[in-house]
Amino acid sequence: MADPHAAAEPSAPSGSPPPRPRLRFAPSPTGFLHVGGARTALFNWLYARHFDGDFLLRIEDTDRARSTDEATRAIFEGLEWLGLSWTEEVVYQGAHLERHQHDAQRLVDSGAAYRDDAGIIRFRVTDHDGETTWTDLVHGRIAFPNKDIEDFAILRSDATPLYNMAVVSDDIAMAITLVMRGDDHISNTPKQILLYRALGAPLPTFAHLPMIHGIDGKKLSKRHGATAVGDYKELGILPGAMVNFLALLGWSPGGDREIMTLAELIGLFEPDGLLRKAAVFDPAKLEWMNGQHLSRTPLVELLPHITHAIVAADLATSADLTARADWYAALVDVLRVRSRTITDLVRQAAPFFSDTIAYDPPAVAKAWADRAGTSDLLRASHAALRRGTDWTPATLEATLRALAEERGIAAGKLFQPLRVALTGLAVSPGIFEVLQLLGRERSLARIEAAVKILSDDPAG
RNA sequence: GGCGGUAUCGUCUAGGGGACUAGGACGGAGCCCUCUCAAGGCUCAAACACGGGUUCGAAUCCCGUUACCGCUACCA
Repeated sequence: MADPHAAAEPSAPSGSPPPRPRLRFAPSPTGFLHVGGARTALFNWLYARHFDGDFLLRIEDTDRARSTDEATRAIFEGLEWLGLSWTEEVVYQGAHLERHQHDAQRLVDSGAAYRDDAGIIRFRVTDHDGETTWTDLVHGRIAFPNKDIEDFAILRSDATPLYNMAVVSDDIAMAITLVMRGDDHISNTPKQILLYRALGAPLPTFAHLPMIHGIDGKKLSKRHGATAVGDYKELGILPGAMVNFLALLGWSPGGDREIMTLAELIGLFEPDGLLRKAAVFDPAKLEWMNGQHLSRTPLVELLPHITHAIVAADLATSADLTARADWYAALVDVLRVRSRTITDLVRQAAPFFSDTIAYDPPAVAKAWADRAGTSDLLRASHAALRRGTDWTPATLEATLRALAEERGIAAGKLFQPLRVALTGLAVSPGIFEVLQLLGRERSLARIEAAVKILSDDPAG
């Protein structure tokens, strides 16, 4: 995972090594890890990894009324699932109340803040003719006239800190050098800059990321269906695909790169590629991308995810799968190219695990329309197949094609009824692969079972 | 309302003054491949919000308008 570009980084002035960047993701634990939050976390993480810095996690739980331990756990799980590991211990904002108060008091002591009539400590905005500016990493220069910034509250009358105070105090304490967050915080930034200055702390660099919207162009909400990263895990999305998809929402490596692994993302991630426009979250494209990852991810890397789902679906135990590792790998290999989600793949895998299969009515109606003829054809197939010496795709194909020719019918006219007999479905991998994966015994048994069904009820 | 931000196909985006007849991808339509379904290949429809500048030349730079979003809390 070494970064080949690091040495060529132009931002590194000759002689002095660039300072190690420190970034943080600071969600408030009031709900599950949202895709927007996940994207913010991802960009922070990617930046830290690309520039060999640190990625820290801070839980902003100062809104005790809305914060829950369950949400905090969900955030950890979401980040872990995505593979976004943090360094150092998690910082809980609520545990630093005293420092927040102390910093606020320093401001009062220096005259930079005062207690108002209602007992609130407010920051005093001075220099009303001037402006507060910064060079945003994604937007460039942003300026706010000071006259438009009101004296804002930093400590409530009960002495608990407000957002801007707590964030600045924490970011200074954590020595954060780059604050990368959603652009809904742009308006908070001038206030925070004023706080840094009054506290005598060096300013971090700011980077404001665009929002992620729902398919209707509005702010992403539950109305749009799945919005938590955990939802996508349940839906059978691979973490690698999720990360790849999220990375392309608000960032572009330039050119036509689309499918990328986490490692490639780290190597390619540069703030220059950060976009300013809000992006719409399109689940359809995520599914397509997941299909691409299912097909391209090395099998050994993919298998654990599939195994988990197969076991959860009660199709097999993990011991079963280990015992038939080669067979299992071959099965997943033929199924993955025609699946878009893990759920999808597991559904298609079902006929290969159970002793009995469910016959899909439409498939039966279509492929077995002529029940007597089909029964006859399946009987002949069974006989031909049973006579065969080995059970390899090549031999199987030769046998079946010869039978079709002998009967004077197109191969497909034989394969499709057979497919329904073997899987119960109108759709499956190639018929010879199905035969092989099912194995000789089970295949012959299924054909017999189909023949029995057809002759027991010739009318259907 | 004030302040701030944003504006390329339906969606994600490439583009950073001439290489633009604006490229790729998802989705859509069609064709090919083919035992079904996928995957894959090919083709088609589809965009520079509007108006002014600057310039020999603007999707690219500047200004305005419009639209959308955010902030404007003793929320974060």
